[in-house]
Amino acid sequence: MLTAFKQYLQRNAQISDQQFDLIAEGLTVKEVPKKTVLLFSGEICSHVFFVSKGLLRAYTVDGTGKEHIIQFAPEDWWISDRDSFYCHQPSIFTIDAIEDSIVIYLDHSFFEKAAALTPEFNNFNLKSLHNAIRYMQRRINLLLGATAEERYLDFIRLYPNLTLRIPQWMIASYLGITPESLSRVRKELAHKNFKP
Amino acid sequence: MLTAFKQYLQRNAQISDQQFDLIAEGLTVKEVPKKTVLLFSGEICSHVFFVSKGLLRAYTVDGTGKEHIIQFAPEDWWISDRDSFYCHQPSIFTIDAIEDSIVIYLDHSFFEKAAALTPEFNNFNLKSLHNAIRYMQRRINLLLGATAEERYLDFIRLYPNLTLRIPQWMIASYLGITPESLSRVRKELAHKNFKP
DNA sequence: CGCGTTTCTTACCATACATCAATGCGTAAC
DNA sequence: GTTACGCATTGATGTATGGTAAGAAACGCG
Repeated sequence: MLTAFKQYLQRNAQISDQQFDLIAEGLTVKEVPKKTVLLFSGEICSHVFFVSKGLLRAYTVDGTGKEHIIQFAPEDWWISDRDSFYCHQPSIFTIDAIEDSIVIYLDHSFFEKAAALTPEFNNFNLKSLHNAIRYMQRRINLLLGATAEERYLDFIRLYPNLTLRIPQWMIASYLGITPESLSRVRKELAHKNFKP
Repeated sequence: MLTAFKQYLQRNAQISDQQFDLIAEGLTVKEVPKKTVLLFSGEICSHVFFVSKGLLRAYTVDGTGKEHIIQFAPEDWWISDRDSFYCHQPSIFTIDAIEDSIVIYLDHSFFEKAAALTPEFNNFNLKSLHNAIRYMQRRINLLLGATAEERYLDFIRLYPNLTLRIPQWMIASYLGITPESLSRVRKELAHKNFKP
């Protein structure tokens, strides 16, 4: 069950087999069927989730009941409410499974242990955070100035393999538009004979 | 010139006087008059800037020539294009001074030295990154769902003391709306006798 | 398979915000 | 002091996207 996670760490954090065995001791791995909620908004988030297989999402619900998808997490991605996890605030996100998934639950003790055992892990962790920031800056930039069509095209470019796995209304929510608008955008693109 | 930075590190990273002296050796501090550009888009960003006094901003320019402000950085804030700094990509941001400012230029060697000399600095650095992420998630969430008025109110709540220092058209750019729209939003709020 | 539920599409109209243009105001330059 | 420029405001008009409602298609489940 842990092999995907092991390979991921070896590829990205230069962690040896022995190091991994030390770090991985006591980890929780769960099979989560589609629609399972891993974190309810309002809870304190006590885990960072690593997606070994499947697809998760994090979203907020605004005052009018509308969902806004903050992040998708397919295989080899992390997902969490870092605000809640690190600052022990009640979470504003809900995290659930879009597909049947296999998820590794990482708690604070894991990160402490990993940091203490291997300095490589620290560097890797820093790099991950920088990546998260890069990725969010790109998204903010798009939300500030790009049209619905531009945002959709950027999404396809960035996540070509997710486009088919995620229902359209979720993509619309991620882009900050309504499902109807996305449908119209797609029609327009088809009309200009755009090849996905 | 470095006292603001020193106090900041002592407050936030539990760094002692001696540790600071070690870390701070060789740092560059510059006075940057209003409108000075610290980083041109297209350049590789080789510094993280710490604002000791004054006010900086980072912005992108889109295809139609419009500016989109990504971040403001008043006293005691960091600003940089982290993508460019860490991944040695050409920067997509321009960083310039909104007010006459005093800025500390921190390069890679500073971060390496600081991390090696004091483990506290590492933790502090991690915490800073988490803060950046929190703050960006909040912004994404607003951009996804909130109206111009809601975004403006959130801005005022989050940066009460910046509202007066930043020209309105820049606030509009930060919120992702036109200066005209912001003017109308403010008029509306005044009409509902809103107290800023 | 058949039935219900969810998702996608399409049409019509509503609205928030953008765009364009004109005016006024304050500050800096000369 | 006068001129000039940047910034804020306001009004008229345009456009992208939202809201609602309906039907079609796809999916899930007994």
